[in-house]
Amino acid sequence: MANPTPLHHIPFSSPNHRYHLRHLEPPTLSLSSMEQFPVNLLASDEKRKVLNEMDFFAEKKDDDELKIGTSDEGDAKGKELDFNVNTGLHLLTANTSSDQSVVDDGISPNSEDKRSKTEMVVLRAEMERMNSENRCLKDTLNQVRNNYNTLQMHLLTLMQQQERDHQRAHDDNGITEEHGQKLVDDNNKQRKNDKGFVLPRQFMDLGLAAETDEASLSSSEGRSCQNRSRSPANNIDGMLKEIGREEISDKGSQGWGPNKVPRLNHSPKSVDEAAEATMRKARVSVRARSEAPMITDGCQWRKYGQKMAKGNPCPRAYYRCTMAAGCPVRKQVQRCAEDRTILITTYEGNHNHPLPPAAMAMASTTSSAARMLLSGSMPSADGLINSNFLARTLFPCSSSMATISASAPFPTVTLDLTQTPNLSQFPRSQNQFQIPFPNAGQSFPNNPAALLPQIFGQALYNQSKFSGLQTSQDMEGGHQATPSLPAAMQQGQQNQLAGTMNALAADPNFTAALAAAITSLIGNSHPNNANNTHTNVVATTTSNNGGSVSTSNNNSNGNNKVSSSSFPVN
DNA sequence: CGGTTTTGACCCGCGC
DNA sequence: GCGCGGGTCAAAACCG
Repeated sequence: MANPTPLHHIPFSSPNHRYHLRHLEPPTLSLSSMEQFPVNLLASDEKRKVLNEMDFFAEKKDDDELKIGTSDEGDAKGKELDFNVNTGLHLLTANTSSDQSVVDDGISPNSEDKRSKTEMVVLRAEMERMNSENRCLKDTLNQVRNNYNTLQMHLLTLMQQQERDHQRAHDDNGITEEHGQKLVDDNNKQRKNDKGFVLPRQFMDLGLAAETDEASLSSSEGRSCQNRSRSPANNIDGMLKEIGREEISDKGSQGWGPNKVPRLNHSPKSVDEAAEATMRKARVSVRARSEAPMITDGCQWRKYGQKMAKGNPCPRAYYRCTMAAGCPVRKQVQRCAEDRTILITTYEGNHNHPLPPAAMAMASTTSSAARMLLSGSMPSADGLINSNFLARTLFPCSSSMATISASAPFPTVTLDLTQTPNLSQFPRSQNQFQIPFPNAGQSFPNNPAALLPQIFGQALYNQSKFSGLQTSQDMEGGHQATPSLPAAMQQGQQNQLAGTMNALAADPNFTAALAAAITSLIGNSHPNNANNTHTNVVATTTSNNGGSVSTSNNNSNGNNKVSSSSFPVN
């Protein structure tokens, strides 16, 4: 006998059946989808009628079924059926309430009531359909995510293998092998590894997954800013646990270990390492005007100390990145003594973990800035040019000033974003690429500082235009302690940008030569940058000593816990 | 109860 | 060697 359920296909495949289906739908409800729609709007008489009609259409159903679902497998078919059932309800319910003919004009005294009921049912059906679609999308997303994770793990494994070989070449011990195991083995994560060599890991992409989670979470919670930054953090943390946090911890301790002595246990290597060590000392300081005690940079921070600094009545707070165990990134937050509305945030170190999209911009920017700074620290005219280049390229859309301080114990780049006439302009620009930065606008609509991440992101994006030079190396060493950048788009571009920046940084002369061209290109070549051409960024080089690049975003959140990397100030 | 903040103590580098 | 200042540690307090 024909199964009534398949009938629901009809409405979709053949508009002509619609009329009839309306009558048929009710039966469907009572017979096959009552579970989903406990509400039974039909009277017994109506049901009977419907049933009859249903039988009548059952034949058609069969026909349609043949057309549509004959080839379907059992399971697949079942799903489709369910789906259709819901939809069918939608169509049928239109007239369900009335056992009248479809032609019912609604003139009857009860028409209003019926209509409302009908609408309600329709809405429910629609909702159900949406849910169904949502489930499908979720499944797809999960699948994609799993695939991604699998690939990620595979990549890591390969990297580990490569590293192992490298280690062997340096007659190192076999600990790395252990790491390799860990990467693949989800269970053993806590094993201690004294000398674990840390491969630079790029989990930037995780941000995507993280973001999706964020989205779902944020929808249920008001404090989207915090949640957004948190959820990704959690994901990242989980990932790190699975992949071997010890490695990261080890690396992190290199720069910020309790002993303050960089532990470069693994083979002395390379210029890269030396550069990284230097990078750790380089700082990027960002001055932003903000009444809020915190700045959202997309990272999670934990305050580990506070001190009164000489010459400033405002205490200096010390924060440590807690998004991953052992993350070496730290930051200092202090209000400007002269103008307490100005928040000075100084970043130091590179993140050794994946960053949420919200934190990408800052991280990438500071990382690049640090590299640029360091590369430009050589005694020559290049220094000045590089500084200019740095400021102009990194923050083309802000009217900030970038300065390199010689007096600072560590080479420090200071980005002055306190003069932010462009901040308001930023979101407005039509041609400008709008980064859907989750934190800023929504959470701090009135706080220009909250837009900093967007600015950085924009700057980064601008940079990516030149990334013909892109190298995969950039984020390699981790993510500079910098706050955030928007979501999806951006991660890949950020990588490119980072690579570009690194490449440029590697060759000051080249940088100098490109500076002018790039500066102009930023605004002109990209449709999104049309408004950036007039950037007011000015860089002044007072010293060539490399420094740390720190960037900060002002958050209005006074809570450090705020995932979104709010920086509690004082 | 676990994570974060507070805060005094401690460590370290530097200049005298 | 001593003092100073910057930076960090870690126990206690706090908080959700």
